Amino acid sequence: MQTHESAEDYLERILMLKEQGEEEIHAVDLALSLGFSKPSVSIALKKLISQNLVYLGPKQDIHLTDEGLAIASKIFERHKIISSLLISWGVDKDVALADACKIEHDLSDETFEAIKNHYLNIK
Amino acid sequence: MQTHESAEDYLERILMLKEQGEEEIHAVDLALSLGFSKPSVSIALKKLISQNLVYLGPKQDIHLTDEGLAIASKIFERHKIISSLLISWGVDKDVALADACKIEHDLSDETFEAIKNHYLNIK
DNA sequence: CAAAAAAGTTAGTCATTTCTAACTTTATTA
DNA sequence: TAATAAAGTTAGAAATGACTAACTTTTTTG
Repeated sequence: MQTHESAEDYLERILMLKEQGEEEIHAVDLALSLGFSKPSVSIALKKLISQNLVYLGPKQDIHLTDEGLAIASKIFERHKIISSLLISWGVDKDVALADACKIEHDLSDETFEAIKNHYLNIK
Repeated sequence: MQTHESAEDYLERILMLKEQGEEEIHAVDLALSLGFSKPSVSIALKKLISQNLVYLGPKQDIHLTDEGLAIASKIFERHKIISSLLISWGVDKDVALADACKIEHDLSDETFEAIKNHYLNIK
């Protein structure tokens, strides 16, 4: 399945919140964290659920399916490596994080692997 | 003025065709080169003209204004440097060019300058 | 010059992704 | 438990940027 940039952002953010130790993630948490309105999140979640990337628990708590987690992990890894590389080149942390957020969706696997190898070598 | 990704692609492509030695660039050349339909190009050009980024000569030949050229040059420079860096890391040329096309629009000036400095250092 | 080909435009459509306003449902708490 | 607050949904709109079908205009060419 082909996911769009927006879907990847939602999935990645769910994973980020989970790794930050949030017990239960609700739509309103995503809205706050992403800076989107509640209706936008509500509609996006409905789509993610229909695509089998996300499911809701008994308290409307948001969870990633295996497939959703695979996508979220891939994008989050890109996020971390790209931002780290930029920071190592002297880019301001906030700028690096913002730029990583944008380009992490666009890279081919081949290019990301090259970036990752380069980063692991210099590290 | 804030240009969108799509506008930057059109402007960059006009400059590319010009640098490839095209005598006169017409809407149909852009459509072919970008893989878009004629109506899409027609509408996009109308918008670029209204934004003073492009103007038409007496034969409907497309030209960049100073402002359009400034944007096109900036994006084209990013294109060339990003793709060169990726190629130097072993990414396939076609893949590198395609990925550069996507991320060249998204980077902050600060991040691009860091990438450029890195590339010029290793070169 | 007239027919045919090429170039360009108009009109209407679609997908994506966001928004606000107003509503319903669920949870908290006094 | 009843009132209030929080969470979530529905409905309708907007911007961006692509498309096809059908049309007009311009250019080429026999």
